[in-house]
Formats: sequence, structure tokens, C-alpha cells
Amino acid sequence: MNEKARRVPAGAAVLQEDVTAAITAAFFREWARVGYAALSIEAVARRAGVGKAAVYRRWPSKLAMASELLLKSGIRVAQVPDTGSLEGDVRALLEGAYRLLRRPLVRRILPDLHSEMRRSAPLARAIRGTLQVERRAMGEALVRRAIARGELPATIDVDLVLDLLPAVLYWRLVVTGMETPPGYLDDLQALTMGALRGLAAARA
Amino acid sequence: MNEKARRVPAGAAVLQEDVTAAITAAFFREWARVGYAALSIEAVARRAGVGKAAVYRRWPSKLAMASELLLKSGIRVAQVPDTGSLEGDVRALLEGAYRLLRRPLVRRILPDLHSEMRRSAPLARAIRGTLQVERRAMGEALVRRAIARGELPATIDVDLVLDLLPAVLYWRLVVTGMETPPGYLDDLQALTMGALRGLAAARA
Amino acid sequence: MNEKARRVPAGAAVLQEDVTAAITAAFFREWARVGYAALSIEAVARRAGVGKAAVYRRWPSKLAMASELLLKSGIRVAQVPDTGSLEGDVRALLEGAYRLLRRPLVRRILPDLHSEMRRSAPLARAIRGTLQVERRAMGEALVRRAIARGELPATIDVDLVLDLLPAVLYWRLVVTGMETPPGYLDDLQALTMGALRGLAAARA
Amino acid sequence: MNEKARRVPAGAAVLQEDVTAAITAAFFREWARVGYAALSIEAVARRAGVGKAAVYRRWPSKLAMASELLLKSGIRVAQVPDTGSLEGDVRALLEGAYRLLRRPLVRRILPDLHSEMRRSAPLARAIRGTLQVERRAMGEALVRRAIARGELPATIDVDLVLDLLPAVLYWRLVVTGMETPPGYLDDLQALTMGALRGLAAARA
DNA sequence: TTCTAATCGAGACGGTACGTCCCGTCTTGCC
DNA sequence: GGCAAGACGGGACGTACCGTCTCGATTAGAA
Repeated sequence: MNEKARRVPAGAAVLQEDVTAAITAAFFREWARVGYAALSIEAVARRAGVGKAAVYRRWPSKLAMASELLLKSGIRVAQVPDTGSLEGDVRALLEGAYRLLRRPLVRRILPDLHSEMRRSAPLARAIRGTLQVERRAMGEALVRRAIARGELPATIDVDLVLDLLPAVLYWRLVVTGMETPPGYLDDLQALTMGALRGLAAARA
Repeated sequence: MNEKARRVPAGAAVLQEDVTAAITAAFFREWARVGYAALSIEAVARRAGVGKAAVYRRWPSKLAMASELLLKSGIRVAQVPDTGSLEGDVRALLEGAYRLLRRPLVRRILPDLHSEMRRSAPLARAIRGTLQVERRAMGEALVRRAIARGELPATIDVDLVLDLLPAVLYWRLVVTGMETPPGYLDDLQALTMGALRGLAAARA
Repeated sequence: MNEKARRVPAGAAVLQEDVTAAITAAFFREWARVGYAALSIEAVARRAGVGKAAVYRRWPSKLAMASELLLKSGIRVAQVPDTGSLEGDVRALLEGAYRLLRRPLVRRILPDLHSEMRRSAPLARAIRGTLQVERRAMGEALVRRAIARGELPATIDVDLVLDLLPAVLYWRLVVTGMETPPGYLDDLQALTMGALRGLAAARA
Repeated sequence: MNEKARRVPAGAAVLQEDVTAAITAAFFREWARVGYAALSIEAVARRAGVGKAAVYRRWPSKLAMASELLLKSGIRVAQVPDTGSLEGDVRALLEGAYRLLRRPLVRRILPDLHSEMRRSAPLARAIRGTLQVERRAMGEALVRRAIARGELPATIDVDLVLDLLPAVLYWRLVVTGMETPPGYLDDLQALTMGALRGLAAARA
């Protein structure tokens, strides 16, 4: 950031994109390094080679910055295609979640995010308004297709299914921080299908 | 703190219980007031009418203080008795976990602890050395009894079962922060038993 | 602040003169109030209505602050002009030293500086690099002129002369803290000239 | 200090001499190490292997402790015998002063002491009431003997002589902290005798 | 001999100050 | 007007000592 020629936009008085990009990159690197709570705007600016004012010009607070950058950052629930069977859909979802939660940055950031959400309504709203909505929509679609195929009863508790699908991987990878042995996803797939059958039976 | 009669100091150069109590009370009052992240030890000491050193003499950090006070305040994995059947044991465990995770304070602090564990090896060791060991022992005993009764095959992946048991409640109550509708535990029980059956079948 | 003249702020992010002035004033007021040893930077900042960092940005320590402020406040070895005779030069030097060491502030701070020099190499270097060098240069010039005039032999021990010139006044005014009676400088002048003659005779 | 059997004085409830001795020793070692200003009672007690209260039981403050211990410590002006001539007396005095001021502990402690004296009337009184009185008495006796022998005029300014005698050595050894080359005392002797002659001539 | 009273090492107590870091705001001169 | 740089008043950090106090144990002299 420091020495580069600024091949800057048209008029002045416009936030420069490369500065924003440098801040964004620095922000995630700092987050991964020290965690959300210990993350200081000063350090982000320093690492980005940017004045503090450049940060404050863009976002009023650390939280606002986090919210916006996360949404833009591509921490997204993978798309789950219709594979034609519940079993295939579940497998696809588990694999997508696994690919996401396996990333070290994600494993460090998610607990911070969930911690802060407990405390900050605006952040919670920002997150829930996008990530969770997306996740929920995807999960509901999966369940609806299964009901349509007759693989699940229409009476099934969709919320509980939505809790089940990410829960075990999140616990394992994010909360305990442990790795997974070979074949883990296969076992998890069997476990999940059994759980869905158990749930279906209870509501049948 | 200054003028109070010091009833039963007991030992020499020993941390005084009434000071500890004052700090503890102030800690939770401050937590409620500003949240964990913004909680300053200075403010806790001030509110307790105590020198900062009196706090640092007891705990090396905010997180250590939080961990210990929470443990003392009753955040414990409930004991799971041998109910005579896998189904009963699972139900007891789920109910214990539910009682724990339902408490607002626990729902606020657990993500903080898990976040910080990702970063602080000493804290991770401290937590794992107590809570997790306890939890794991309890889960393993449950599985072993089930194997002994013939309810689960000896080949079952114990680690995965240990992931399963707390995962859904943790996700629901702690991560999403949502409440549970009536009958949630019943459904969760059915779900969990189905999951165990699915897992058993896969390994049979 | 240290070496460059700071006339007319000139650049951005430059220490502001009015803040420096406020700190300086507060420093001397605090010194007068509680003495050097008990002087706390916190109190200086408080009294100046300034953040502590504003003080530390200017000086790394209480002693550095004291040294610089004193130098600026006019504690300088007086210039000794060539009066045309050894006698006149000595008299000028004694009078310069007297004017300096008579000031109460100087009498309070000099022993502190000398004490601390015994312990702090950096401070010693700083002081020696300015005050002592200046003093030595002046003394050597005086002696060299006297040798050129034939008033002192070329074999004279210059170091010892340099010890002699300030020694008695320093002892009297700074170490014992006593005042001087009228005519003291006249007697001291006679004493010093006698000493130089004695020294010259010993080396003749 | 810790394990020794206490073969203590007469009655109980009496300050124990070996504790006092341990504190005294620790006090001087700490003084030499960090200087008077930075000397903490806590460190003295720690180094002496003694509780803080044992120190406070003996002296109400650091200053009181310093005053008393210094007086007892043997930092004394050496006795100057009547050698039969002014020259011999001066030489004896200079040698005594040199022996004293050459000691590293003394070179470190004296400037601190003089600094504190400037600020603390009680300390100044304690020191002046003993050391200085003693020194003055010795110097006056020396001058009186010289007057009696006809070596100095009766009109000589005794105070100025008293300033002269210690001044150069103090400046050289204590203030500048430099060492002395071989023959320094011889030159200093010549210098001092010359000074006395010059002073005598002025008052003749 | 038993009691009593003050000493001992240890260290907790409420405080103050240390020197550092970061907060969010503001200012300066360059582009 | 955005930019890098960084000073500003403020506040918390975690540490070191302050001088006081309390503890249980030791230790003799007085009862």
C-alpha cells in the first residue's frame, strides 16, 4: 500500500478501492491472528499500511466493519443441488459444510462471530439476515424435496432437522477443534440418515 | 471492604473469602452491565471496592476468572446415572445438557471460552483438563454400558457418539441462540436414538 | 523536540507547542510542590490537563525530561571570553559558574542528575555529550590561552585544572547547600590563582 | 536468616540483632545496586529474607533507616593526626579522603545522600549533625594548628579552606566518576598548598 | 511450669504510579 | 476531499511497592 503509485479513480473525494482492499485483507489476517476481541483497528491500519482515518472513514466501528466484510467475504454456505434423493442431498450438504469448516480461518472466526452475536444485536441481525437465512432456505428446500419424494413425513420438525445437519460437524471441527479420521463423513452420513429416520418415526 | 469485621480469617496470608465474594459479585454485575468483551478488571475491582491486585492475586486473567467463577457457579456436566437402558441414559444426558445450556449466562460465556481456547493453549488445557475430560468419561461410560447390554455394537465409533450427544443442543441453544419449543427434547431423543441406530448399522 | 528547532509546526503529526508548554509548566510546579524524587509523571500530566502519552511522546523518562527542561531553562555553562589574562579568564569562569549554581532549581537538580549518571549509562552519555564536553572545551581553551601567554607551563596537568575550576563552588553551593558570604568570590579567585601557581611550580 | 536457630538476647519482645544485621546488609547492597531513589523496602526485606514488618518495626521510613544506618556504618572522615606541619596535615587529610572516596559503595551513595539532603530536612539534620560536624571539627583543628605554627595567617577564611580540602577529590571521584592517574595526589597536594598560600596572601 | 506478650516470616489488603497500548477524534501537508 | 502520518485526551492493561494489618509459630521472661 505504501509505495505503490495510486492509479486512482476519477475525482478525489471517493474512497479508493485499493485502500479498501488492503484494509479488508489486513482485517482478516489480524482476526485469524489474535481473534475478534483482541483485534485492534490500529493494528489493522498498520498492517494495511494505511492511516487510521482511512478505516474510520469507511466503517464507524469494528463491529460494523466485521459485519460488512464477512458478508462480502464469501463465507457462504455451499449450494446444495437436487441430487434426486435425500441421501444424496444430505451427503452433498455434509460435504459442503465440511469443506467450509475445514478452513482454518473459518474455524477461528466462527466462534468469535457467534460470541459477538450473543452480545451485539446489530451484528446478530446482520449475520442472521444473510448467512442464516441462506442456510435455512437451503435446508428447508432439502427437506421439502424429501417430503415430496416421500422420503420424509410432512409432519417432520423442520427446525430440528436444520439443527441436526450442521451440528455435529460444527461441534467437532469448530468447538473441539479436533481433526477428523478417514471415513468420518461416511459414518456421519449414516448417523444423520438414522437420525432423520428416527425423527420421522417419532412424528409418523 | 475497608471497615467490615473480618470474621474467621482462619489462616495467615490467605486470600480472604469476603474479598473473593465481593469480587465475584462485582464480576457478574459488570458482565451483565457491559458484556464479557467490554468487561474491564479495573471496573470490577472498583465496583467491588477492592484493589486491582486483589483480583490478579486470584486469577491471572479475565478468562481464567470467568472460567473458574462459572465452574463454581454450577456449570457442570450433570452426572448421568445408569438408568438400565441406553434410551434412559441418553435421555438423562440430554436433559442434563439442556438444563446447563438453557442458562443465559452459560449461553453467553461458552462461546467466549471456546473462541479463546482456539487461541490460548493454557486455557485450552485448563478447560480440557476438567470439563472435557469429565464429559468424555461420562460419554464413554454410557457407550460402554450400552455395548455391555448389547444395545450397541462393540465396533461403534465412540468419538462420533461423543460428538453427537452434545452437538444439536449446543448448536441450537448456544450457536443460534434460539429457544426450544415444547416437545423439543422428545424429538431430540428420537433423533438421537435413530442416529445411534444408523451408526450401529453402518458398523455392523 | 530534541535537536531540531521547531519554529512554526511546519509538518503534520508534530508535537504541539502549547501542549509542551503546559507540561513544562506543570512539571516545574510539581517539582516545587513535592520535590524531584516524589514527582510523578501521572501528576504532571494531570495538572497539565494532558494524557500521559503526551508526556511520554516527548521524553522517555522523568530524568530525561528534567535534563532537557533544565537545559532549556538556561542551565548552561557560561561562555568564557578571552579577557587577555589568566586572572581575568578565571574570574569570568568563576562568576559564570556562580551565577549558574546559585539558582535554587539548579542546586536541587544537579545532584539528582549526578546520582543518576552513576547508574544510567545512557543518561551519563547524554549529559557528558553536552554539558561536560562544553565545559571541558571551555576549560581547555582557557588553559591553552594561558600557556600561550606564558602564564602557565605547557607541562601543566590540564585534567587537574579542569577538576579544580568548578570543584569548590560545586562543593559549597551544591553539596553543602550553604550560602556564600560577601567577598567569597574574591577569596576564591585568590585561592584558585594560588592553586594554579602551586600546580605550575610542581610541574616546572 | 530463615533456618538459623535464634540464640537471641535477653527478653522476648526484643528486636533481634541478627535480623537487624541482615536488614542492614541488604539495605546497603540494594542501595549500591539501584540507588537511593529506586530502593524499595520490599526489596530490602526480600533480600534480607525478612518480613516487611520487621523493617517497619525498626524504622518508620526509608529515610530514617538510611540516616541511622549511614551513621552507624563507618562512613567516617578519617582522623587527621598532627603531623607537625601544615604540609603533612594536608597530605594526611587528602589521603584519608582519597581512601574513603575511592570505595565504590561510597561513590554511589554519597551523591544520593546529597541529593536527598537537598529535599529532606530531617535527613540533612541527621547527616550534618554528625558527619559534617566531625569533618568541620577536623578541618578547623588543622587550620588552627597551622595558624599556631605561623604557617597560615589568623585572618584566613576557615570556611573557604574547609570547602577547598574535600572539593577537588569529591568532584573528580564522585561527580565525574573518573579514576585518578598515578601521581594525582602529589599534584593535588601541590595545588592545595598553592591555594592556601594564595588565600593567605589575599588576607595578609 | 504455665502463661503472656512481642517478635518472626509470610503475604493479603486498598491504594498509587508505572510505562504501554489502543480508543475514536483531529490536524497537517501532499496529491 | 481522500490520503498517510500521527498527536491529542482518555482509559485500561498487568506489575511493583507503598505502609498497614493479620496469621500461626516461636521464644523467652514474668507469674
